[in-house]
Amino acid sequence: MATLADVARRAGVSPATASRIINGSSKPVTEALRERVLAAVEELQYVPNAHAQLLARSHRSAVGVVVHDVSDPYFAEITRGLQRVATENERLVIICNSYRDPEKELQYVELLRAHQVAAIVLAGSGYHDEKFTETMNSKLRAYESTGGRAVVIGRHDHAGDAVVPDNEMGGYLLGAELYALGHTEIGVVAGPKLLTTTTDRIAGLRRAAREHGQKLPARRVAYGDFDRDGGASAAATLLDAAPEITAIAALNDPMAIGVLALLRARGIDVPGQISVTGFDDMPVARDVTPALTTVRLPLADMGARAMTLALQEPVDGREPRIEEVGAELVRRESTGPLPR
Amino acid sequence: MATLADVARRAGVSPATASRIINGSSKPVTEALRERVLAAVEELQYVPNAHAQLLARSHRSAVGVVVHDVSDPYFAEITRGLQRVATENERLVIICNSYRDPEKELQYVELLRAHQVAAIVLAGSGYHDEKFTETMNSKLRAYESTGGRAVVIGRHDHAGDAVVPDNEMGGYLLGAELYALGHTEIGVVAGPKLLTTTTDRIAGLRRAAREHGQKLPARRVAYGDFDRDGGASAAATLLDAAPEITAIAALNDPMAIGVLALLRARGIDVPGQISVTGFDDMPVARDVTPALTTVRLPLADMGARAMTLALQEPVDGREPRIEEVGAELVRRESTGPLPR
DNA sequence: GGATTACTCGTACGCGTGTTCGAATAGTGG
DNA sequence: CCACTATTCGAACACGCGTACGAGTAATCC
Repeated sequence: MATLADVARRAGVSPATASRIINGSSKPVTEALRERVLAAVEELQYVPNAHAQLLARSHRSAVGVVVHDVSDPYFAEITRGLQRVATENERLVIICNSYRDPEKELQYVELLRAHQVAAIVLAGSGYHDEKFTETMNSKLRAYESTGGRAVVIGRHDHAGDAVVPDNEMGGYLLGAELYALGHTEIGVVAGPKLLTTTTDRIAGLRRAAREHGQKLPARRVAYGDFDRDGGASAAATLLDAAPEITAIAALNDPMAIGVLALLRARGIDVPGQISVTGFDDMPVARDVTPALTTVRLPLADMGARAMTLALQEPVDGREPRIEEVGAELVRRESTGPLPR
Repeated sequence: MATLADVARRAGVSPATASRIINGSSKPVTEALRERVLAAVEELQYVPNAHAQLLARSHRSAVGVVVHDVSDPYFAEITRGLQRVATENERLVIICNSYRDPEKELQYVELLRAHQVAAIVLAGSGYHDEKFTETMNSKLRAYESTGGRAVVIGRHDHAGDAVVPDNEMGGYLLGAELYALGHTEIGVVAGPKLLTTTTDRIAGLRRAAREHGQKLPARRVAYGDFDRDGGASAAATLLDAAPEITAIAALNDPMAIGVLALLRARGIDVPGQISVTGFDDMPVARDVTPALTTVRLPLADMGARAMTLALQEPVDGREPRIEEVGAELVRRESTGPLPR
């Protein structure tokens, strides 16, 4: 691998001069030397060693992002927003998938810190795990105390900057819609119990239930993975355990699509016999049949705002900035009035 | 930021000893010292500087990946496979989105090289751009000549290791299916003209046409972006230019979904009046209505195989390894016999 | 008891680059 | 022709860490 010294030798100059030319330093350099050096760079296909550069000028440029799974459309959308702002600021983004493994999440934070990233963005739900939360918090604090910036998306347990979607309100909107349509026996197809996203969304559904004089017994909540297959199997469980239900609220869109697939397989009409709702308003939600009634979260925008926060200079003693992001009901064809 | 020297000072040992303990060196260290050092690490929340580490032991660990857009399900799926194998080998993956900008693609290759990655995986279609291809090739050669590993997914212009999906065969399968159903006037909703993926898939369709004594005039090919909206607008163009068509072959699933949306909006029944096919068999293809007839590419598997190739030690003088990946027709409800 | 060995630990250097500081050269005015 | 300044360039060091080598000490054997 060609090194700066190689380039300098070949151009017959000192490494210092070569460095100045390559990095466009403010120091002046003669045109003749500049050409010689650039020619040498081209011939040797020289690329400066980024590690040596970052070591030399302790200048943090990259930004780290930890998501559950970037191939999950939910995180893909958030990542899109993160990337956009990062690119605008000429930052490289390092993406790490935790696959919802808290242990791996901690490891990645250390790894990103080791890579001297300027900021760390943690995207995804929090965990109901006191010990993990504590450990993660202390790691982020330590990172911030050395000048790093930490921003979380959608978890409320970190006492720093955050972009928080109103999951509770989203759940409430869906619940209110279903109760308004006359449904009283509502089933929930939920994501992993351990995630705060799951419990927050259920909490919203419960609040809607209370306001309409209804209840949401645990028997009518089935848990599964936050994907299509998880939705299908949870729906199967739910139909067996509570066959009286006339509506199913799935806690994200992929799960809702799984629910639709299962109902179709069982010959149950949607929304004729059972209404179905999703959550997040993924692009797909428009294209399934029936098109999903769901709640929209501005995911790409959330990512963009998180990255914007992350790239702002830290201000000592400033209150942590918390950006609340609203949820918005999107009515489509998968919900209908209570069948008689 | 705490440094190794800080830890050593606090533990009352030399930096060398601290390094040995932290990295689990084979050299023996007394238990008492080990505890003192680990305690210091904990107290100072010390994380070794990855750049300094990588500079010191010129050991390349990370792997770089350049895709068009990771939030595109096509690349999300490939990335999933890449990540899986990388994680199994304890490698960090750096993902870069080129957004189909050749210039950015070159920049990212340099950036990854600068970061001393052990391998670079270029995923995505090639471009019909002689100059770009040449430049990229010389960059990859230079990288490989210094011990780096380069693997491309789906472009045939790089003379190195590659995982190549049989796009031409996929196009052929779809064309053969449509002609077998009796269609003769087939329209194509194609991706960007500049991409080899687009032209390869069209080539397959053309071969099928020839074998059935038909032609595929340029008038019946509409180009657009490789996404839902591109599909919808290309379909609109196509319907205006060639209203006689009874089948539309979209060159990827998102475009096909856009086609379906447009046909639905215009009240045209699928497959009653017009048959539609997709390409790639994204998970969504099952869930739209009607479910898409398409061609399956084992995307995650392609990613996994590419990463496996990338992590293999380079062998001098070995023939470049080219893994061909087959395409498989998936019949669903969006295609039917020619309406009379 | 002395010498040899085994075992630990510390000192010093190299990784590739950015940057400071001083030296050398050219240029200009008197 | 000399002196002074402006302008460039190079030598040397710092960045944080891994590690070869050597020094120091305790243990063992004769």
